[in-house]
Order: sequence, then structure tokens, then C-alpha cells
Amino acid sequence: MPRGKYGVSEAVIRRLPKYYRYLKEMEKAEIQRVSSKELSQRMGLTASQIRQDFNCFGGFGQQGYGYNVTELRQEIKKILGLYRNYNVIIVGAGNLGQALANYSNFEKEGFFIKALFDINPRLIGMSIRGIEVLDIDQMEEFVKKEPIDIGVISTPKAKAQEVADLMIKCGIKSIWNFAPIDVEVPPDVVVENVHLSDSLYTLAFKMNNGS
Amino acid sequence: MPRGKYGVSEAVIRRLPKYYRYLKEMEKAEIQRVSSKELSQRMGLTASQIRQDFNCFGGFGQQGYGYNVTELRQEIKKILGLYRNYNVIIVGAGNLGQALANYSNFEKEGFFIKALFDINPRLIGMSIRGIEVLDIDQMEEFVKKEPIDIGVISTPKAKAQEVADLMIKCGIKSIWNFAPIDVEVPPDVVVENVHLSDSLYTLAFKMNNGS
DNA sequence: TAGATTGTTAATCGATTAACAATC
DNA sequence: TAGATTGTTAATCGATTAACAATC
Repeated sequence: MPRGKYGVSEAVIRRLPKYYRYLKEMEKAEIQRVSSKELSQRMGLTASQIRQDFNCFGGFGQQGYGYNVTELRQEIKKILGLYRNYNVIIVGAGNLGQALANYSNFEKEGFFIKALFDINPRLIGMSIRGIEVLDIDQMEEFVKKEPIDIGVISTPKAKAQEVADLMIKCGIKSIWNFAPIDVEVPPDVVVENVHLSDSLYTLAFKMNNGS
Repeated sequence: MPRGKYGVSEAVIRRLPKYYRYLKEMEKAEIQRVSSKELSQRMGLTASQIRQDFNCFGGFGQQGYGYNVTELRQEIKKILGLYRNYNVIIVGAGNLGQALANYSNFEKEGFFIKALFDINPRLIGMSIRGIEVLDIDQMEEFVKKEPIDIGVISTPKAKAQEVADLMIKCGIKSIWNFAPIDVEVPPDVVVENVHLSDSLYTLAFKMNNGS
């Protein structure tokens, strides 16, 4: 398994957005410095783990002082790759696809939804926050004109693999998959799954097991 | 950290719904038996891990044969707690809340959405698949009449903690949280987070790091 | 300077993988 | 019976935690 620029484990990667979230909050609250100890208490981690995590990327702190909140937030923003913009399309303009298109917070971090696609004639032609719903047949042409970084799959399960294949054919290298199936992709394509049912079943398990 | 009936790690818990998903597919494809080896190939795990996972719960296989697909699926269904029904309410009837209410698949596994709640007068009175959107002020009364197992938070971040507090006050012990914040709850309450932005940022990180 | 807190190395813990006897 | 595959124990690997010298 190749591990790009930063040789970093999945566990660390998953914590990065959480650090980013907490640091944004602290910045908003005008907190200027933070120690690994204080951050650990806020986030429910250990101070050791936090320092280990940051040192995967080179250490942004200062002995005796801690971390500058703004600086640390910016570093993590950089690591996550949020200092550039991403063009996004959503395939599947049903309720979930529309909900995602309506969620304007993604834009604030540079994720711009350029179009939705569907096969349903009733949806095609619609517009959500000014984003058009187009026929899936137009997708290939659309992506040729406007390079797309991320493809979102919000179709039913039965169509998900087909949609993934089409995205890959169009040269899209990153897929955010909401369909309850693990789509198969070539090794240069990244997939991030949001399996809502899996999450709900996990909750069911935990509530029956008091953990 | 107390670990209910089954003393099982988070990593194992997270794999259970995935097993369930694959086994359902195989059952649909009328596959009757499966070995840990074959399942490992389908799922991208190791056979060892699969056998270890199942043996957390007591081993459902037979030497020389493998596992009966239907039986195994049923066992996992039992472990997950999907042989009972769950009453669910959704607080926040915006796009995401509506999308969740519209997603009829949850019902098939026994999760019944009993009502949505909101503060927006424009949404109150609406009906989604026959599920009413009520005023949040009616929630406490509603939950008294109809016991609710799971509360879904699909409000903006700013309201999430308040909503969680209200749910807890109403006796709800399980929260499925879609707001981009970690709500604080007493130790007997279970929270499962779906942090969409975290997931998206993870994807951004990975696409910039070729992992 | 003295106190605080990092960056980093070492120790521990837990999860995954390997191996194999048991047995269908 | 012979072959296959589990359940389970042991070995390995990786991630988390602890400890502490470096240094602000």
C-alpha cells in the first residue's frame, strides 16, 4: 500500500479533520495558544497521541509554550489539502443528492458543486441553489469542459457501480460514495464511503451492548 | 470503558455491518456456503481476521465446510440487534432530515421514523412519506406517548447540543448525530456521529497523498 | 533562571496475521 | 478415509501511552 507524501496511518488521517474542527472553534473563541494537554482534554484524546500525530508532519509547537492555535489550524488545513478548490459533481439528484447540494458549508472550504446528474426526467432541468440537474448522458461532455476533482455517488445501490465506472471513464480520481455498496475502482482512484446504514447498525449494536 | 455483553473492540463492531451487507448480497445471489477464505477475498480482509471476528461471538462455522450463508447472516443480524424494531425521531427537518425520512431502506431493517421536529414554521405541518413535521416544543409530549429509541440530529451545528440535551431530557439513550460537532452526553447515552465534512476532508487528504 | 511543554525515544498494549491441532 | 476448513493459540506488527531530555 503506497502512502504518499506523508507516511501516515489511516487512524491519524481520520483524526486530522477533528483537529481542524476543534481548532477552528478555538480560533473563533479567540483562544491563541493551546498545549497538547489542554487539547487532549477538549478532544478526549491523550496529549501523547496528539504530539505523536502532529509529529507525523513535522511538529508545529514550541517547547514551554505549546501550539499557536491559528498557526496549527493553518498547518492542518494545508495538510488536509484545503488551500485549493475542488470541483465536484453529484450523481443521483434524489433527496440525498439535493441535500448535499444544498449544504453550503462545503463551499466555504473550497468544494464547489458544479452540477448534479440523474436519469429521472422529472429531476432533469431542476436547479438547486443555482446548480443544474442534468441528464447523466451529458456527464462525459460536461466533465470534458470543466475538470472535476470529486464525484459524489448518491444513487441507489443498484446504479452505484455503473456510476463509478462512468466517473472513472471521465477521468475522475476521487469518489465520495453514499451508496450502501463497496464500489470497485482501479488503484489510482480514491473512494471514501459514507455508509449510513452501517453507521445506524453500529448504533443499534452499541445501544444493545452498553458500550 | 464498559463493554456490554460482548467484549468486543470498536474495530470489530465497525466490521459487523459490512459482514451483514456482504452476506445479504450473497444470500440474494443464492450462495449457500462460504469459507472464511472466500469471504476474505470478496471483502478485502484476511481469512484469519474474519475467523477471529466471528469467534468474538462464539463461532458459527463448521470445520471442513465453512459457514452457512443464511445462518451466519442471521447470527450477525442478531448480534447487531436487528431482530427488534426501533422508534426514531429526527430533529431538524431541513434537506438532510427530509432525505433521511425519505430513505425507506431503514424501515426494512426495523427503524421506524415516527416524527420529524423543527423550529421553522414553514416546515412544521409538512408531511414526508406520511411522517409529520412537528414543532420542537411538542417533542417532550410526543416522546412521552410514544417511546423513542433513537434521536437523529440533523440541525445546524449551533443547535446540536441543545437538541441533544432535550433528547436526553426526554429519556432518549441513543443519538445519531449529523451535525459537525461532538455533542456531550452522559455516559449512559450512546452517540454515533456522521461527520460529513470530516469524511470529505479525509477524501481531500487522500487524493493529495495518493494513498 | 525556573517552569512549562514540546519532540522523540522506549515501553506497553491491542489488533492483526500466521500456524496448526481439532474435526467435520 | 482424505481433504478442507474451522476454532484457537502463538507470533508479529502497529498504534497508543509513558517517560524524559531538549529547549523555549
